[in-house]
Parts: sequence; C-alpha cells; structure tokens
Amino acid sequence: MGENLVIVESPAKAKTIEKFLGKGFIVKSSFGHIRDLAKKDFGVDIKNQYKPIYIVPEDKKKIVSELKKFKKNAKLVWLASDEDREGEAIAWHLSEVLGLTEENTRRIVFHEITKNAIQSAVENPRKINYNVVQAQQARRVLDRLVGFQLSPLLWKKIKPSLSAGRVQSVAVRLLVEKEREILNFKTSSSYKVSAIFSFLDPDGKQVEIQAELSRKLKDLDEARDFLTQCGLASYEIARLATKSLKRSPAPPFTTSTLQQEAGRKLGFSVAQTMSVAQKLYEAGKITYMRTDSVNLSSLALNTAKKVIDEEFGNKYHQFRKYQTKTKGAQEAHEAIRPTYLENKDIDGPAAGVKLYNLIWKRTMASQMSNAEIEKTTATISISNMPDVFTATGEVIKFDGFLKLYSVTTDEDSVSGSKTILPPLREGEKLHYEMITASEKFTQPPYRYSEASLVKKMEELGIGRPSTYAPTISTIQNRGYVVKEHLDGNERDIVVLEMTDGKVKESKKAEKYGRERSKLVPTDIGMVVNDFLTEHFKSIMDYNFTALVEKEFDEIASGNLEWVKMIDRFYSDFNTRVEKTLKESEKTTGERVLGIDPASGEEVLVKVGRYGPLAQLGKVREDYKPRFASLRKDQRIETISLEEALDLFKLPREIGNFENNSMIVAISKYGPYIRHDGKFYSLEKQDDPLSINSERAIEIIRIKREQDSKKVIKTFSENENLKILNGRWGPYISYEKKNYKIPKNDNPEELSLENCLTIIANSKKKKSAKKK
DNA sequence: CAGTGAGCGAGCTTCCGCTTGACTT
Repeated sequence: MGENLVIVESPAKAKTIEKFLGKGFIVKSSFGHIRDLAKKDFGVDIKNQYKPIYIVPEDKKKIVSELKKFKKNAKLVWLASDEDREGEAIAWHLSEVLGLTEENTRRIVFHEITKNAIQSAVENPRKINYNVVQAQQARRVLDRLVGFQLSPLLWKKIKPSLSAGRVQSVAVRLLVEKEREILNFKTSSSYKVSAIFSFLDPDGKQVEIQAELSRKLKDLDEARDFLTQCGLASYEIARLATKSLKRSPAPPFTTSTLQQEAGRKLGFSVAQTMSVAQKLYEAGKITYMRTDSVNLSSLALNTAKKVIDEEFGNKYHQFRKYQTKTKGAQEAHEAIRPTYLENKDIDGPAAGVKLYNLIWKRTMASQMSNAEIEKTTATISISNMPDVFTATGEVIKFDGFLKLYSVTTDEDSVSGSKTILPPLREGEKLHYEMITASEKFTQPPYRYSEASLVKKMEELGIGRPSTYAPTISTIQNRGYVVKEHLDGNERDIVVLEMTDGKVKESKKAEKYGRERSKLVPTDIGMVVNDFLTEHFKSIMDYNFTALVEKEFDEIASGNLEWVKMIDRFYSDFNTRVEKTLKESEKTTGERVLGIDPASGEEVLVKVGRYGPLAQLGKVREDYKPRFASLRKDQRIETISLEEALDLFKLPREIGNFENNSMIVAISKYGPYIRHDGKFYSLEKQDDPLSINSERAIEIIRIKREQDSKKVIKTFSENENLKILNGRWGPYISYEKKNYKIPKNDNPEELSLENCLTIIANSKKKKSAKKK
C-alpha cells in the first residue's frame, strides 16, 4: 500500500497529480470543505467566545470515512489544499477530523499543476498556518452572524423565507440603485451635425469623406441657423494630423472575465459558462476555472511562444507577465487556460468547443505583440464660421494580437466600425454633398447583466470566484431580481438635412431603451433593500467587505485575535438587530397614489403576502377594501393612479358565446378569458381592458383548433397511451410521462406495440446512463 | 397553470465558500 496519502480539494486535480508523483503516493480529494458550522442552534456559541460548532455535513460523511481509511495505511499525510484562506482552513479541518499529528503531517502548496511545481512542493513542506485558519474562522463566523440574524429579521418584518447576507444584499443594492438612477434620469436632447464632403482626386475621380462637427448644437433653432450658414460656406482641409497608437492585449481569463466574455461573445449565462468550463476541466482540457489569478505557468508561457512563432511568426510574439489588480485576490491557482496550448481545437459538444476556443484565443493573444494603429484626423474649416468639422480614420499598421482576439464591451454595438480615409492633403477644397443635423437624446445608464454585475462585485471585492454564479442564482431565486428582455420604446427625433443650400426638416422614429437579458430588481427586492440600508447602513456599505477583509488580513498575519475582531463587530451589530426588532413596524413598501374619483377611496400599492398589489380604501368597520395584483410589468415605484385604477376593472364580463359568459381577467400567468370552465390566454397585442367579444371568440376558436390537432392518434386497446403533437413536434404520452419518437418513424403509422417498444427502449437507455 | 390579501399557530425558511454530482426537459 502507499506510504504517502496526499489530499487535494478537487478530484480532477487528484488524478493528474497522482500521475506526476508516481509510486508510493496515493492522491485523494476532500471535495472542498469537509466541515461546516452546524445549522441548528446557530452554529456559533455567542456567549462562549463565539465558539464555532463544527459538524461534518451529511453529504461529506462518506468522503471523510474514506479518507480515514486511507489515512490508517499511510505513514505520512500531505495536506495539499489550495494556498488561500479557505484552503488553509480545509487543511486544518482535515487534520482535526483525521486526528493527524505534527509528526505524521506535512502541509504543501502549489499554484500550478506541473511536474516541477509539485515536486518542489513536496520538497518544501511546511506546517499549518493557524493565523490564516483563524482568519478563515472569523470570515465564516461573521457571515453566519450576519446571515442568520438578518434573515429572520426579514421574516418578521417583511415576509417569510427571505434572506440577507454580506454578499447577496450588496449585490441587490447595486441593482436597486442602478434602477433608480435610470428611473430618475432626466433625458435631454441636442443636435449632432455630420457632413458628407467630396473632392476630385488626382485621377479626376470623385471621392467622398464623412466628417462630424466637433461640438453639439443645443436646440432646433441653433441647428437650423447653423445649417443655413453651412449652405453659404466653402470648405477646405485646414490641417491633417496622424498619430500612432498602440493597443495591448487583455490578460488571460479569470473566472470573472471568462463569465463576461462568454456572456458577450457566446451569449452564455454565468451559470452556463461555469458548467461548460467544469466539463472542460474534468476532461483535462483547461486548467481550473474558479480563479482570480492572471498568472500563467512558465510551461504555458514557453508553449505559447512556440505556438505563436510557428503559427504567426516570431514578430507576433511578446512575452508578458500580468499582475492582478483585483481587490482581495488570493491567487491560489493559475489563470484559466488550455492545458495544452498546442491544441487549437478540441472535439465534443458545441458549447464546450466554443468556450475552449475563446479561452485558447484569449490565452494566446495575451502573449502576442501590440497592435499598431495609425489614426488620421483631418480638420475641415468652414469659411463663414469658427467651427470645424473633423474626419477621422484608422489604419492598422500591424495587427499583432488583434489577429486573434479583440475585447468587446457592452456599448460596442452602438459605436459602429472604424473608417479608413482616402489619401488627403492640406489645403484641399471640399464641396459639401449633404450636411445633416439630427436630434440626439442623452441615454440613461445601462442595466447590469449577470456578467457585468459579477464584474462590479469583483471590483468591490465582494464574493469569490466560486460564489459569483451561485450568488446570481440566489438573488433571482429569492425573487429580489428578475432577468428580463426589455423591449424599449419608440420616439420621434427631428432630422434636418441641407443639400444645395436648402434645409429640409423631417421626423424619424427611433427605438431606444432596448436591453437583452438584464437584471431588474423587483418590488420585494427594493423593499428589502430599503429596509436593510435604513437599519444596517454599515453592512450595506459597498466598502464593508473591503473593511472586514483588512481585519481578516491582520488576523492572518498574527496582529489581531479573531475573537476580538468578531466581538467588536457583533456588539454593535447585535444592538442594531435588537433595536430594529423592537422598534420598527412591519414593512410593506406602501405608497399612496391618490384618491379614486369614483368612490372617494384612497388608492395605495404595497407588497403583500403573494406579491405586489393595489388596494382601494383601508379597512374600516363598514368597509372592506378591494385588492388587485399588479401586472408583471408594473412596479410599486412607478405605477400611476390611473394604471392602478384600471386594475380594479378586472375581472370583466365581455359577452356571451354558446350560452356561456366570457370573463376576462389577469392571473399570475398573464391575461386570460374564462369560458365554460376553460381558460384561454390572450395574445401579447390584446389589451384585457378593451378586448371585445368578437376577438375573444376568435381566440377561443383558434385554441380549439390547435387542441384538435394536438391528438395524432389514440388506441382503443390502451387509453393511457396517446400520440400527441407538442411544441417540439410529435411525441408519445403514456402514464403521465412523455417519450421521444425516433426520427425515422412516422408518428401516424405507429402501432401500439411500436409505441410500447419505444417506451421500453427509452427506459433501458436511462438505466444504462445511471450505471 | 388561472379567485388569494382576516387571524391564529406550528414548523420551516436563512449566510459564504470550498467541492461535485443529482435531477429534469
């Protein structure tokens, strides 16, 4: 048996390392933490020096007992968890649970999985650093105190099952504040002037260039006057300037930048990116995907050089070492890169191939030379005004890393492509072809996407690579935030066009405010946020994590006792909790909109047990208020009195059809018609307040027709089995379960036996998968 | 899939960071 037991955090890592270490070493994985605070009774004994109560969670018991078995047969145990605060704590928990002693234990660390790194780690063992372990303990206890005191407070003051925490609550705050910034944004407009000029080149050919006025004009009158003057002016190139620019590649991927780029370039959600990356990692295609480091191993650097030299020539290679600027980065791993940089492509599912490709390009580009760009600016004078037009063009002199990779930003789609200018000379006389002044509205800020929220959190040092994706899920699961496509609106803009000295005015429709897959806070998210920021200002402060991190660092370096730090925090925090518990009322985010002119009752909106609602009048002895849920697209903060009053107009009877009444109402699944005990959803363009009986009957008829097509075939021998037409084509429905019909079968010709075979086969496949 | 919004009370919810599978269409 092996004399040496090595324990790492990740099973995929264990496999690779075992190969490097060879005989005499057994490498096992702890699958992350093996102990955690107990969930019942708080898990922290506050009165007894905040003593943590650790237990082995149910799903870790098997792993622990296995490790114990291996430990029995080993002479030495090597604790090789990551070199960061959590890793040090894992090492300590292992030594506690496995009953290790200093004599039979070695603590080793490595930041990259290469033979050299691992061998030198084995040659340089150390002891567990108990200061770092205490820093982790402080982190863990603080998070428990905050989370398990604030959440119950929300259950009492707002509604059950809500949650609050050092990370998630601040993430929601970011979204709420962005939303309010957008809500309060006052848009204004100005006029942007652009021109098309022409001249004859030496060959006598007419050449056009596009130019823009360097300032914006404040209103329509000014724009009109300006264009009129332009009609009388002559133009010439007053100055021609060229400037060399250099552009450098972005560093290799970390978790956060991978999530951002996969979102922008591949349209992946944060969770999707992580699950695809996990599979690539397990298959040995990429290095570890939860990292905050931009560092590459020297092995990777050498391979990158070799591949770039071969593929593009050595002038495309530039050795680069990147430094992380991220707050609180712990850099226990490498950057995310392909394990073998010589593999440009891989096989497998499409999503994995695409993500791998992105990682390969980004890694390679990070070791490539700068792009050299020449930017030309032509200044065009106007004879009768001091203003100037400028035309700019860019020429890539040397593409460098751009050959492989360019970083996009969320705003890129708006700015358009860079133009190339024709050969120009100073003093050239130009003719205008057309000069245009178009109205431009100022834009409110963009909302956060999943990935841009992660970026912001990383900047603030909130959360860790392993928690970004779960945190984004949590705030959505709690109902604080929804991911939405926002359609935007349309508005008219004024456009002035001047040709041959004549100014023509017209209106053009413009779409604005359209955003895809953005995070929008809900009413409950806002109410919880306002409650927390009012009563727990310091925890909701964007710098809170950074501040406590400083103290954790002090603990780690041995300059502060963890209990002292926690006690200082808790004494103040606890009084706030107690005070809020006693003094503050139940919070509903109530907003009074005004008086209903018909009944004279007050109209208000608030968050209720089942979500946001509008209420007509307050409870009195002789009066019971009416209630109506807000529609999906309505918010407590923005709904108007008229819109709220409209909600009370439903349910509404709109006529009879086949001797049964038709009633229009809105449910949590949207507007519908109820007729003869059946429900018919309205289409998007139908307004439940104005829909008439003809349209309603049409909807009912369409639905009936669809339903009649739904059944393809039934069998009198077995009524439980049906061949149906669904959203994705024909399928078999049997005993409440659905089965796919093989591609080559014609669903109309299937016999009962055929169907039963298909069912049996698909069940077989499933059980095979399980094995 | 589709009406909720009185009040009581039992029992439950909840944090952040490390790791993977366990599920479903």
